[in-house]
Amino acid sequence: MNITEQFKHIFEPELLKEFEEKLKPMSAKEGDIILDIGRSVRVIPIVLSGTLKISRIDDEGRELLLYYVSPVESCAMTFTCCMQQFPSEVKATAEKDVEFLAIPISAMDEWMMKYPTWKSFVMKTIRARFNELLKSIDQLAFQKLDERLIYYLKEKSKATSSSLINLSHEQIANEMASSREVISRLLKRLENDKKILLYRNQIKLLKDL
Amino acid sequence: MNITEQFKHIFEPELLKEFEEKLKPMSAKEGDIILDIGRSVRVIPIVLSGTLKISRIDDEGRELLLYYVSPVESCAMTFTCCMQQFPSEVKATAEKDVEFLAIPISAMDEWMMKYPTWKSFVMKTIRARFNELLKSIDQLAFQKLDERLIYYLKEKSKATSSSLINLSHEQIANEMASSREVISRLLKRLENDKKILLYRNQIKLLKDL
DNA sequence: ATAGAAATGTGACAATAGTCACCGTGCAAC
DNA sequence: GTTGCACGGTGACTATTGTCACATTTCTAT
Repeated sequence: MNITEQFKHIFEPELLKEFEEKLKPMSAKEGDIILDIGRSVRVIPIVLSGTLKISRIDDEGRELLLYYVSPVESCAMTFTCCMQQFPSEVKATAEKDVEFLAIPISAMDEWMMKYPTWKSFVMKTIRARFNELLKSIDQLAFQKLDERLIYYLKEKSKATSSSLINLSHEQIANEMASSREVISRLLKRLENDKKILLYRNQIKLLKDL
Repeated sequence: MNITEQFKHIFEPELLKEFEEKLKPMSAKEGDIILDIGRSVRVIPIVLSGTLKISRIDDEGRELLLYYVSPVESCAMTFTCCMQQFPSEVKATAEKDVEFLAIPISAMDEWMMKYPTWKSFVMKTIRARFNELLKSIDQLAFQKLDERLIYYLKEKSKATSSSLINLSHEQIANEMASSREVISRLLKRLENDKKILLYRNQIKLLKDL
């Protein structure tokens, strides 16, 4: 399949042509770090397949998952960092093996003025990510850990398009900036409430979660 | 003083001219709600004097302060909402009496393609607000309430350019989505530690806060 | 000056979340 | 098989935050 095929209903033909000329397809394996906090942003990724996980790390190394970047999406924060040559404030990891197009800074900037569909894509992406951050803030400020855990499981399920989540309790605790024992207990309670089923390294979400 | 005077080192002359022609100066009194969650965004404000407070409200009415918009700044989230005719996700309140320029949607959109300094301003604003949201997330995810309170006091002090904060404990608790008694106790502890001085409806920040 | 309202102080207790210690289970490599 | 290890379960304890009840202080309006 042509690489730009999946974008043909989003962008105008001339822009697609530029895609062909200027964009480098790249790939990364599950777990690979695409971009780390403090590193300068050299290219902007548009995901073709797989998923990127965007997270925030504090100075003691604790992590908090922010959101996922799915196919045909991009990460808003790289746009703005990139265009002004600022270091990244977030970490991007390949959640599953991922293929993406790398957009050079120069093109990004030029296209904003030239192609309305590109400008619109950028603005749409920025809006979407703002809303994701606001949802994170809502969760942290207003919800207890059990509600946050449910939200986390649902988002993970969406990102992987599966009701099976292949993670240890420890990994979940890390992505939520909590601790393993607490998460284990809350998961147990969800299982007792018939909302999920627990296996080793795997959680099955039931329909009434 | 000419209204566009304070922008003359940021924007090119032709854009300033458009400012004169198309922008309506507006004002609001302390406490006025400029924009509420769910309401559609009709204009984008650029603050001339005073301060806007941007906050998030949950479904039970609890509030969380996100950041302030100071003179010569704007609110990134209105940009993206505005350009796509989406309802606002945040509430904007006049923190102090405020004057601002209202930018119509049409102009906003057109200028992005036409004036590099405007595009740059928009991108800079978006980046700044992303970072503010990330700081909020850091606070909520990684810091205890006492640290958050210190951060809150410092930000408030910056926003008002004063080491005197004229707020009741109750108001602070509200903006932090916490409760009055807890905030009172933590403030008391800060006073004992010689970090602040407490008065009725007023807090004086000391230099070693 | 005094009453009433708003703001603050405080003790006691509950709920939530984090930590420590230790155990058992199941999986994988040999 | 059995050994070793990652994973998960659990009790006991601590820390943090929230809640309730009520006392005290300070300001304001009359």
